[in-house]
Amino acid sequence: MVFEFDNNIPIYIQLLEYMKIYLISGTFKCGEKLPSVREFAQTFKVNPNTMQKALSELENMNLIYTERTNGKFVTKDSQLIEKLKDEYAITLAKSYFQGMKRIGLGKADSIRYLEGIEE
Amino acid sequence: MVFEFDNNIPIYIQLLEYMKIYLISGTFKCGEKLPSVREFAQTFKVNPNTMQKALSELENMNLIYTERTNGKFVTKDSQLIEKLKDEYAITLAKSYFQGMKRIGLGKADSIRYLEGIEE
DNA sequence: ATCATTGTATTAAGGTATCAATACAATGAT
DNA sequence: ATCATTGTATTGATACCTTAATACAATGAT
Repeated sequence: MVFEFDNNIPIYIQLLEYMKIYLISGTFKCGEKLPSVREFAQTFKVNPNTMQKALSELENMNLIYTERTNGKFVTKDSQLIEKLKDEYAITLAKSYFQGMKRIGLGKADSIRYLEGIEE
Repeated sequence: MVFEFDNNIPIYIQLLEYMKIYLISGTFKCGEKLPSVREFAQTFKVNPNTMQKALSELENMNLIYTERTNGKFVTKDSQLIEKLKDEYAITLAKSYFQGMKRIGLGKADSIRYLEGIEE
């Protein structure tokens, strides 16, 4: 698997996004042990410090927690994950509407426009 | 008018986006003279150098052109602007689909989801 | 001729992101 | 006891973004 990063956005922010999607999509499930910081860093081909920064942010949001010397785990709070998923979808939808509005398209037009776009 | 910038993305990139939308929405029309670099900088409350950087990028894309000592102007090529608008909308749509796909939603579901979201 | 305005260039400073290279503490396995 | 693995912290180097403060050249208006 090859991960691509946008040079205009800090890598740790983009790692955070990748991790959120892992949690939302259930790649790592509630309570499950995560790969180590070093392992993640290898997977994403980034420096361990950068990976750690992303994981720290994730922990600040209570989405994961740490057992020192043992590893990091996904939160056991499934509602938190569910909430994350909802927010993610809503943010996507709103930013789509907002973007289209900027060029003069309202909700109905914006939805209709999607029909003609391949997924 | 207050402009907001996301600290995680270079300001000149965000200025570029604002400018593109101005061109797409017709705030500044084909061939029209633009405000000066310094004036734009004041409007956006950024340093003239940063503003200039954004405008240079815009010029690299042939969306604007410069008459030295006179000012900068929107390209007279209306097809370029039209193309910009198309690309902008397509990018928005695709990134919406892509985002939803990441959490397991296909095209039909993604479109249906939008119905319940306020614009 | 003089002046304001235009785009453009330069230098210095500060902040942040990133990576590299280490180091340390705590735990479990051997 | 020893070792590997875990998270965590530190230091240094490099690069980029941003701002500030100037400066210069060319044009049009006065």
